[in-house]
Amino acid sequence: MAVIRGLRRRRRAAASGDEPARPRRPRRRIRLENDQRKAQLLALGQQAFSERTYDEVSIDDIARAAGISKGLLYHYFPTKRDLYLAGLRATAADLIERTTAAASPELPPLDRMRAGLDAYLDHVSRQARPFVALMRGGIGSDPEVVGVIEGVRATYVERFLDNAEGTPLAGLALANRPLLRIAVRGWIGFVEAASLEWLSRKDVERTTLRDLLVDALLASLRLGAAAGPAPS
Amino acid sequence: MAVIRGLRRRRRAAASGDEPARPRRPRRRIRLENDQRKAQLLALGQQAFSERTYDEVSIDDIARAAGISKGLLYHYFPTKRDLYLAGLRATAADLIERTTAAASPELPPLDRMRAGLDAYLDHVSRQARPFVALMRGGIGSDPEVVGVIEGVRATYVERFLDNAEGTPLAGLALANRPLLRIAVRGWIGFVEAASLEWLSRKDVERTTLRDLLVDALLASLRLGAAAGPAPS
DNA sequence: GATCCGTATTGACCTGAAGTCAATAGCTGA
DNA sequence: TCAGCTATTGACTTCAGGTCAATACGGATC
Repeated sequence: MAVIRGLRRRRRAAASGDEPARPRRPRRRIRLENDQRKAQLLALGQQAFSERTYDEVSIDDIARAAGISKGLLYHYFPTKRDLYLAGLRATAADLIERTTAAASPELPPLDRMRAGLDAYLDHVSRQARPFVALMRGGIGSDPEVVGVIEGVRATYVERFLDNAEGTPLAGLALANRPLLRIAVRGWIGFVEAASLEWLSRKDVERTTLRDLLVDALLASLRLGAAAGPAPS
Repeated sequence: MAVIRGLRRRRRAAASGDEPARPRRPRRRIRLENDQRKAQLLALGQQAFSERTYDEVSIDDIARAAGISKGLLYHYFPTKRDLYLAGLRATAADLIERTTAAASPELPPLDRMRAGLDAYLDHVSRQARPFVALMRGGIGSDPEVVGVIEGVRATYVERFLDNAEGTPLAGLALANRPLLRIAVRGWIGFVEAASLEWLSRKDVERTTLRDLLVDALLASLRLGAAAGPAPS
């Protein structure tokens, strides 16, 4: 595009002397502190990526929204993916922090689970659009993006395995049993899928869903701890 | 436009006089029947997309692998996404067909579930790489890609709701209960997540995993049908 | 065997967005 | 007032997806 523009301008200037190549007063530059600018761009990126798909958002869009040149954006974030990842990481950290804060260790185990899941569903409700977009594929199979999401999941796997110590399942050497690990990991998938379904309809109370998720976790732990097949 | 084309050609000719503009005998064209060529490209696309990421695969790569020009590829598949989608649809149809064939209606309900899940896990094992890639994000939040995957899930939701009619849960007007729908949808997420975890370690027998999934389905149906919260 | 013709096939080209970099100008401190 | 640091610019490059008028293959016709 820029190449073509250049060509066009030269051609026009040569062919038709009617446009006097106006000196193009450059608009006044506005300098921001390094941190301010970075925070601004991060926020604008988060907003853009939560409203549109990764590749529907162009770097030029964000630069325009910030009132700066594309080159400056690349000064702060070396690639488009980095900008996306920075926003994703911030959101992930926020999610972990909120759920951690809610699930106080002083609560009885079941209440901890409930409180944690309430915080999770709360976050998911408020961030519905970007959450759905992310879970539906986000950016295409990028290793680092997958890494962030898997990191959140792994955090929860550990947390719920630990938390289970206070339940009737305590003392089972939980984390080392392969089947149990699969069951808990499966339950995380259950939570995400159930959340997406819930968001798409909202025809169930949040507390009802939360209780379903708690029950499903208890059932998963039970099934993962017992090795037996289903009764025929 | 014509002007630009002319410019480029002239510039090249003028700049590089060292290359004697070899007459470039065009390689012999090989004509294939319309259907043959399309099938070939589809197969090559499936292979490429199963080995590499969506945007790691370039159209030129596939065209080169087929020994044809890029233009021809676009004659058969209007966009890169279309080629990807065609392969995905074929795989999805294959999965549905295999699981449907395995889960014969003549089997008792629990055996049907087992057989269906066996077929599912079998497919997932053989297609491990592309399956993981797809579930980890595939192509970035493309509506049609999501549509194909959601279509498969919806098929299974209906199937297992139907199949449940033969179990102790029969006669509950299953499909219309929002919470039950969420529970079954959640279970699908459980299956996918558990399958991914299983594929990454393979430290559990397939039959063990299958039985876990069956038990999880039964538990999900039970929880989704009963509205009550967990006992505190 | 010559030639005609539908259509499979080509490759040069366009386009648009990501990413680069040398030059420029706003601010701060002396 | 001026110097210097660095935030900022925008023209440029690169690259992959996508277009299209021209071409040539191969079966049908004589």
